[in-house]
Amino acid sequence: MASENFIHKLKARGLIAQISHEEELIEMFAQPRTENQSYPFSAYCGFDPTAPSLHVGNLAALLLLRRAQDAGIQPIVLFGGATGLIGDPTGRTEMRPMNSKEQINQYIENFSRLAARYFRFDVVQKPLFVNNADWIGPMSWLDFSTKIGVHFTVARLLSAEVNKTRLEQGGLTFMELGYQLLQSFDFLNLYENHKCLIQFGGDDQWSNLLGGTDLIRRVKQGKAFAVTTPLLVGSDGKKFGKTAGNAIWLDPKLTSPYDFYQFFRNVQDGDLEKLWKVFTFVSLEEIAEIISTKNINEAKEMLAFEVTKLVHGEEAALTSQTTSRSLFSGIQTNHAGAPATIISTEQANGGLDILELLVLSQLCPSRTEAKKLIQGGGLLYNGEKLSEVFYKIKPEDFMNENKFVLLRKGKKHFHMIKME
RNA sequence: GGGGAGGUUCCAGAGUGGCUAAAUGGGGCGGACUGUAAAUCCGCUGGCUUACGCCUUCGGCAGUUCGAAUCUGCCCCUCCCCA
Repeated sequence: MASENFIHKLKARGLIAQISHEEELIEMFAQPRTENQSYPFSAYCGFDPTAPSLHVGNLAALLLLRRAQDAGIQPIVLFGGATGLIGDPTGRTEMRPMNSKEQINQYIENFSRLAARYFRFDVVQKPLFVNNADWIGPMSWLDFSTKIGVHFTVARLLSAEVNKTRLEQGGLTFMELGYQLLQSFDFLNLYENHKCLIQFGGDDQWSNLLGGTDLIRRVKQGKAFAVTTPLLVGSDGKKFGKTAGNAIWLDPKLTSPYDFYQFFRNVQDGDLEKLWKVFTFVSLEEIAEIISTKNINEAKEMLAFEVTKLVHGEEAALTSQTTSRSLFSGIQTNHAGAPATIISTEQANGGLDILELLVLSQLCPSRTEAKKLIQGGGLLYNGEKLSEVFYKIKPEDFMNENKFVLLRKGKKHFHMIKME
């Protein structure tokens, strides 16, 4: 049945941008599986440890690997211990700052911890976590040049989309130009050692993926496929997954479950259906049902709950949802998941000034900005607009039933101040 | 290695001795309108200072000058042309 084909399913869900050798790939999925429902090959996606945590963009890729696992393919999560050192030049106007190896290994440790929850370990096609430093590291320059380098022409590398920006903006280094070779080598290596035939990646990675696909087909006369997913951009064309310049991280220490929930709660109308398809495992029929029958805000709330549950667990999702409803309704007082700052009793009694408090709570980066916020009428203090720039907090402010002061910056940023 | 053009605030990009914390646009933040959406309109957008004002910033360092992002020297980096 055509609709049962994994590739057709992905396409129907809007998860595919480009596929190399499409018919051949579809044909491969049409082959009968083994009795334990797995296919005799694996698929991988790489993640470069250039930040302390994985982010929502990576989540889409991880979920795609999980979809592959559910379809009977062993998923391989590759961490770029070597490539992360170099930095992918794709879309970059400047070279990435280079991190130390120690730093990168620490990132990888965190990445593995974060990524593990998205896979099943009780099936034959268990996920595999690998680090490309393991095979790139020991390779000599001479070996690399003669085995991999010979298969790439400079003209092609230069014309590749991934190098365009850096080439035009200037300063593209030899190191960065070689990135694609390393990524191709990764694919070849996984092909040889783990029967990996498919590489997933974002659509901006297309030429990097093709590099590996071509390499395998050329030196091994083997089958290899590149599959890219549409880039996640908001319907306003802005990069998805950034709020105020900060990425939405999967690590709860960097982005709290509440903030994570809020991110999905606040998506634009036009993105809603797409996000349901990309970030949940809910069936297309159910999604269609939700979109057509639910109020749009209800559908957003459900999406936020669903994704938060996937990433942080049901309990955190529930807390986030309750907190969100409570804060925005203004009538309930169940704010458990809201960000909070604890101040000492002396500070509370000693008339700590509001500017200091805004900085302490990290609602404002400086006293000057805090002042501007108040002057602009953007601060609510316990629900009341505060216009007194030099207001000093009073112990009575904490004397309500909840024993905390609720700060609200603008429309959406809440923060609790508690006394120790 | 030689010649030419450049490096400005989060980004792009003006400024070319005092009127410059530095035009304009983007982004961000706040306000109005709304649905915790989008679009639109308005305000703000280095820091400290309850004011006067002070401090830090225009690749780096050292100078010239009452005064420099603006002039000079050296250094670092990038782009283009030649080798």
